[in-house]
Amino acid sequence: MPRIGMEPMRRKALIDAAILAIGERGSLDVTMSEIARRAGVSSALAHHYFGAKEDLLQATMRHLLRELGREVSAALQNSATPRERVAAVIAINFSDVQFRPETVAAWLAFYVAAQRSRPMRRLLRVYARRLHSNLMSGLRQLLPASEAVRTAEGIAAMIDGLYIRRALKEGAPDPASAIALVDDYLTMKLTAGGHTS
Amino acid sequence: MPRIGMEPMRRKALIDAAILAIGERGSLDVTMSEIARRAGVSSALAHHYFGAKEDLLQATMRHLLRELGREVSAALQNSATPRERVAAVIAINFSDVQFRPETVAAWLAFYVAAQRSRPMRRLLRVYARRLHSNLMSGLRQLLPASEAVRTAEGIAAMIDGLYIRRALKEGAPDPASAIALVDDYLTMKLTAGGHTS
DNA sequence: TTTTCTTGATTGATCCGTCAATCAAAAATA
DNA sequence: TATTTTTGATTGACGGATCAATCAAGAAAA
Repeated sequence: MPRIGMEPMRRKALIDAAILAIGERGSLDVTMSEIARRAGVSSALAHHYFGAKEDLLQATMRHLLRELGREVSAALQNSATPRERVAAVIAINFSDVQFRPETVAAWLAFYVAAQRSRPMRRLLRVYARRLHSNLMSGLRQLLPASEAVRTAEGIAAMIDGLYIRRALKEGAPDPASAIALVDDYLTMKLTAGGHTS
Repeated sequence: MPRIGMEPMRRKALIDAAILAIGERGSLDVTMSEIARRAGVSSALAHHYFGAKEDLLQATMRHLLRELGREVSAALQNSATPRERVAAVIAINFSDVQFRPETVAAWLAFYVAAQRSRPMRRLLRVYARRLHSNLMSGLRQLLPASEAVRTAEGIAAMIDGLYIRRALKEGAPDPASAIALVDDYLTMKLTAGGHTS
């Protein structure tokens, strides 16, 4: 049957299944069997392709990171002014793909798991650095250096906070109003002109 | 030795031990034995006093909520103006007690676990509602209604986001600069006067 | 003695990771 | 082309470890 390698397909199916399972359960303690079942294969096969469970989870994280990175890159190309670039980076974090409940729940679960897993912590740091530098690339030209850094931190914190609320699905902000909230912060920072005592 | 009932002491010791254990591990999947060991008793005794593990975890959450509530109440009494009240509510979330790494990590873990436990979700909603109404009690008098709500949401999101960053201990903001970041947001909101398009 | 407090031992369930075995396609060989 | 060999894909079953929860019984206090 394997005219071509099954491996890429299986890996993708398993990673997608992992996101789904983690997102639904809202935690990383889904069983390998559950993930494999969703992907339509046996748990043994999941181990065959990924090794330990931790490896599958890390691969899943990397997949999410890549997806996010791609979206950001695409959005940045359509942005001319610095201000547009900052707004684009913000908006991507609430895009249909990124702000899906399963994706958000998976991110939150990864944040928690990162406290015990050095590789996961490393991956999250990559994400944080990338977000920061993406924001700074626009902010640097709009604000004095120290205010730019501060604003990037504020924006990042707000985004993370809105993710938590989304994960809890209670006062769940819809993407549009979430973007508006962060954009509003940005606007104020820019009109204030960076002279906060 | 037990002149008085042991129960209150044991319960408190077990809850404290749970916070410590959860905080260190950064997740709720600490074993009952581990918690009991830290409290200096057997795991059977933990079950004797709390029933199931879930019950101990819920009691631990309620304990954290009560602690936070007490601190907020105390702070609000020393605050005269509406603006001071808002600032006090913000500051409490970054107080020495609340912003301890173990406490922060425990909160984050509870956020994740809440997705599977209805009682925990309920407790978190209590927390969110209380924070919102505490913020609103001051903001209502400083901003038009809709802007007040918006500002409360922004502040809450920022606080949660800063908690995540603290839990990851990476770009870990110290309490002072965390407060400054949120206060800065508040200041801008107030001086902007609530006429954002 | 009766009640409160405490534990060691045990059980039943869950789950990860491994292994031997199967099957079908492809490659090599005759 | 027909036959044999190799290889990738896949699984069921299982060992081993962990853990929540229970229970019966022992110490301590009232």
